[in-house]
Amino acid sequence: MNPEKLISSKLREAVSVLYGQNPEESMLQTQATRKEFAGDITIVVFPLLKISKKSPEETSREIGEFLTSNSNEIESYNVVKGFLNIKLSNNYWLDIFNKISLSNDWGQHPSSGKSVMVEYSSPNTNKPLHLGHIRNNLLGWSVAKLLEANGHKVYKVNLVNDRGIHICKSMLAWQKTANGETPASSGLKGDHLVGKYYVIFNNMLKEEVNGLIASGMEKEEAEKCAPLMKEAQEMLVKWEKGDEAVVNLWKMMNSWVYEGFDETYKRLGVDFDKTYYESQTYLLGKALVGDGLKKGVFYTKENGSVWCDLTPDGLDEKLLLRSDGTSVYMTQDLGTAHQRFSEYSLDELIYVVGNEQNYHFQVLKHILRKLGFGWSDSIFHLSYGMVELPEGKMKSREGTVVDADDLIANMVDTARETSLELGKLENLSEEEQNKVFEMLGLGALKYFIIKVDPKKTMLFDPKESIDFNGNTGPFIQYTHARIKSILRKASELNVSPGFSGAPLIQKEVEIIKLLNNFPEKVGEAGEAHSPALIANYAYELAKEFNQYYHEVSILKEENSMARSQRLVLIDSIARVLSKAMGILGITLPERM
RNA sequence: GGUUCGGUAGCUCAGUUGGAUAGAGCAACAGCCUUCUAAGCUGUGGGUCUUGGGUUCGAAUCCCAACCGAAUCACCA
Repeated sequence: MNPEKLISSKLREAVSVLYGQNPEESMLQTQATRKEFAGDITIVVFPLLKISKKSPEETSREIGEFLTSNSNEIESYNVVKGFLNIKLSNNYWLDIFNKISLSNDWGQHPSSGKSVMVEYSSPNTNKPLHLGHIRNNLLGWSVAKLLEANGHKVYKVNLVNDRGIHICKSMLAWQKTANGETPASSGLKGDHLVGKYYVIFNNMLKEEVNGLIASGMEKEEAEKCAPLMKEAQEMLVKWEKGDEAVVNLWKMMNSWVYEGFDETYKRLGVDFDKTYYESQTYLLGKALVGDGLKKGVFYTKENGSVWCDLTPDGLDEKLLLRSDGTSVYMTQDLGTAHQRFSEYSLDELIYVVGNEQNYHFQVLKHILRKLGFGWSDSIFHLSYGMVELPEGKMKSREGTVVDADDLIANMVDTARETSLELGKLENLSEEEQNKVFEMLGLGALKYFIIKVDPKKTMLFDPKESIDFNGNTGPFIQYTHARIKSILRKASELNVSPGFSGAPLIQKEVEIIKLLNNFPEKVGEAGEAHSPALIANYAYELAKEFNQYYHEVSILKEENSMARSQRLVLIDSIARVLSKAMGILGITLPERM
């Protein structure tokens, strides 16, 4: 039984026996005892004073006495001001330790019967992925893992924005300047190649616009009627009409991008159960608009455009159909949400999308509710903050965008250099070494990004790069490798792990408490949709191990019972670390 | 102006339903490798938790106001 719950129920009993009154739930306050005090669980007695009508110290003593003499799990108590610290017995912790060590997937919750869909990544197909996408992908993937650990059935989906003016821009520039260049002919990754032409388009456009401004035109006007811009718009119209040449070019260039994306996704370790393409979903939602008009939820303006009035909800009016009858982003999202809830029986639909779209999702939920969909409250926008550079936001125009592939490659290189400097992995083959470098580089990157609370804007300094010491992925990976190394040596020495019931030292109790908290932590993190909680938990556990490692000998311990039991303990630590890091998508090496 | 979110050590970040003396890492300084891996451990210094009120036994945490910062409020996506 969870120690806090145990103490809480014992406390209820104590209060009713001692003071003849049943306390309210809110009066029974327990918490983990702070490290600087002796004890395991602390009862806050202040709320009980109304019932006891005695001083905090006196009340604490009475309850403490009652508890120690009436339950064998409780060994002793001490009182500090209004805090009653309870120490649980060695056997109690041994029981818990045993249960953890016997579980083969500690932290995994049983099936909840619920299904959740997580939409994440959602890239545009006109340029390669950058640091912002990395945050999105890592968050999305690990939230999905986290929900799985909570026993939910999870569908990971991607909604690719494969149509629109931005793609036509790349296409047009390619047509004009590429001389048939392909990923194969240039050796460039497909998404980078297409991105290159997007940049070329913008440069050409800029020149045109500057020319027009020089000849006396206003800037805004020039941007609108620059011939290149017109040409791109014409191309979009042709695409919508299904013009064969344009559609073929579009297909070809998009296929290059997908090859590029797949490579990046694979290296990042993220994947999807289903990919939606906007070219196939952008017309969804029009039918819903019709329904809304019938129900009087929407209204039509003189020019024929359709709107939803959200001013009573403190928001603005929202456009749903243009005057020419075409749909907008919101229309599509209404449609896709409706489609998903019809196709799957979802208990929750999570959108991992940057905080620049907070307003969009607020509106989306409002409109769905107005349309009478009960599931509108089951939509959750997992909003995350931007990644900023020391000089401010990333701006593609100023070339300050941190490219995803470059960053990953850099991290892996740094991992290689650092490892070689430290003289690690010398006994491994080159192939095995490379595997570990990959694990470490990505581990550092992933941990760095995931450990930060999603909703906060985070800072990334490329010069200082990402650390490999301290509260980092590699530190946890190192801890795991260390444990595995001990276990390997133990087996070479024919020392086998075994639960022996040997007395626990303080540090061991602390570790067992942490391990015991893991499933609860997983639940908490799941509810908060925050893998960051798991990251910080894993760090704490790894740190505890490292302290333990320096405090006691494991293989050199002479008492064989204690020795075998310590092996069980560190093995449990390794397994929990592995489970926790698995949720974050970080693999742990056997050696490093 | 409206809406949403943030403000904690020099820097990057934790901080459970309100609890005891607010914690890590980096950076700085001082120790620890003949030992199960030093990507580690130990110690020192570093704080008006943006500010001002309120709620109460008790506030970084809850409420109100102000200040600073971010995002957003398109017939873009």
